[in-house]
Amino acid sequence: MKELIEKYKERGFKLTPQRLAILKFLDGNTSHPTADDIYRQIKKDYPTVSFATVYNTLQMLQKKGEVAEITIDHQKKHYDPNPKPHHHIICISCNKIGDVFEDYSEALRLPYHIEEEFKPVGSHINFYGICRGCQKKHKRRN
Amino acid sequence: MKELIEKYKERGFKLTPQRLAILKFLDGNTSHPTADDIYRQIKKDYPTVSFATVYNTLQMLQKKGEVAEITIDHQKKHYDPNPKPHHHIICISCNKIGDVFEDYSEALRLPYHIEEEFKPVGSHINFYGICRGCQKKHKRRN
DNA sequence: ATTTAAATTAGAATAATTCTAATCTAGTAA
DNA sequence: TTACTAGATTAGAATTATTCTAATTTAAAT
Ligand SMILES: [Mn+2]
Ligand SMILES: [Mn+2]
Ligand SMILES: [Zn+2]
Ligand SMILES: [Zn+2]
Repeated sequence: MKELIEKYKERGFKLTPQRLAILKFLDGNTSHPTADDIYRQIKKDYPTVSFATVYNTLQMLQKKGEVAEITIDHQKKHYDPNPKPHHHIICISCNKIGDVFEDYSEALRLPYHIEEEFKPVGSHINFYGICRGCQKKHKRRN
Repeated sequence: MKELIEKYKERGFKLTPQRLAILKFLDGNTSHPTADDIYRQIKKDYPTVSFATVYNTLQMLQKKGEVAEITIDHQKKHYDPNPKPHHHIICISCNKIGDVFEDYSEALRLPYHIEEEFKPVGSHINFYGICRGCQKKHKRRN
């Protein structure tokens, strides 16, 4: 967090209250918020904040590698404030997202004919499942 | 293909020329078209076809498990006419999509604390890479 | 205090997808 | 063949996420 602020200043970016609020919200946040989630949170303290600011800040942070977009929902983008490579598990019922910090890279060898066509640079796994809460809900219905 | 048409009729769905054209376009298609790709193709033969028809048909086919949505592009949905479970590799430069028919499920064991929270039902891997064409382009630039 | 490049803002623009309500038609049965 | 009708198609409007724009404000350097 502090380092992030320092990095900011070093690189000649202005540290505005809105940005600071966004940084604070994201720092250590293990949820996977959408732009709208962030917007609504920041709006509590800065009622005039605009979506443009949220999107601009997210784009900057993305370029700096501090947050990552995750590709799980076609409706809206989700952002991951944890830039360390990891995977995700999504509840197919309520869309709850969990982190999976497990390195599968050794096991994910590509078939030879694919490696001829693509030079691999990384991978990301989406696990699907049903979360505790939703399992209970389903049981109750029966 | 024929089976698909039969299945259609059996289930009491009408087989319209537009739907048939969409089915034909998708049959054996190893690309991963968007609704717009399909729309433009069908429009060649049926100039009055509407987006609603394309989306409706895709939704039906999805419900029947004949096509799958793939989650790789936040801009637009891509559809996969091959419903057999498989993974994908995406060129980070031109977004070309390739199929990866390799079963990694044995290797993808989830950590215990995740299995406590989620009952797993499946997984999908996005590999990222740089395709032949894009590798060449990059070299040329240097 | 002044300056100014960068950031913020409200609101417009864009683009993918879904919805709506009127019209049409595939398939059935007289 | 003809008539019927549930379901399909259509044009265009609505919705929604994201990006763009141009005017205004501000952080931070001087
Ligand atoms: Mn995560
Ligand atoms: Mn595929
Ligand atoms: Zn759930
Ligand atoms: Zn490429």
